[in-house]
Amino acid sequence: MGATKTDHFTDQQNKIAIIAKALGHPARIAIIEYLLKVNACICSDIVDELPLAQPTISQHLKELKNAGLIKGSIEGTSICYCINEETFSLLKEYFANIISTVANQKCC
Amino acid sequence: MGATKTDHFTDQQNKIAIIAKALGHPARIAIIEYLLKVNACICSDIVDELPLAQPTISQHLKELKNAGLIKGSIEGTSICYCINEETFSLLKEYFANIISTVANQKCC
DNA sequence: ATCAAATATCGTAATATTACTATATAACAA
DNA sequence: TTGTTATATAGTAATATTACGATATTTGAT
Repeated sequence: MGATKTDHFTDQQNKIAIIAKALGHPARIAIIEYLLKVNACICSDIVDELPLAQPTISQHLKELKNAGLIKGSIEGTSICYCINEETFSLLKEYFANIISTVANQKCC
Repeated sequence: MGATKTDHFTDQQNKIAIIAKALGHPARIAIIEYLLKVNACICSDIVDELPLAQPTISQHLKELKNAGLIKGSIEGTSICYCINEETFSLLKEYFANIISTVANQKCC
């Protein structure tokens, strides 16, 4: 075993899980926060910013991109990465929904 | 290699990553959604609800609890698990913040 | 054409996760 | 006590992730 049984869950559940998983690493959170900080969508001087090797950063960027959390567009030799607002909105909605549901519940 | 370099990131970054990671599995999303659905905080008839063995569910519950996403209190033979609103609020705030920051940015 | 800069990909070692079976523990009921 | 129910833990196989060095690839400059 060891493989996740994705086929037993709904598409929505898998989608949220994939996005959350992509955020489930401090380096990827740091990348997101860096992209936010530099306002303009600067590419990989992220390598200078984080204590990780270039191939590792590249791998993390790929996962963020696959999950739809960032977008990247070619800009000469470099690539301009930036936040994909849509996906973050989806997350915010999802959690807002959870909270408003919980608000009406009494438990433990 | 293989171990995450947590010590290079801020406490906040690690905390968000830990919470996100806990949500990064469809079974755990399904557990959260089930807890929301049953309103009252019913314990592990989750085992009947999901296509996973009891110890696997127990393991997933433990991770959700460690991340602070759910709370569990002993109720006789069983344990009453329920959503921990606080942590979800934290997430919602975090993403709301990201969105309002991105809203002012132009990129790619 | 040649070189440098920016990224991506390959291969791989170390470690973590997922899921299971078997077994333990804890609380209540008969 | 004995059994039953609910849950947790231990051990383990299969697989995934993380990180890196080495090596492509791609584009722009000289």
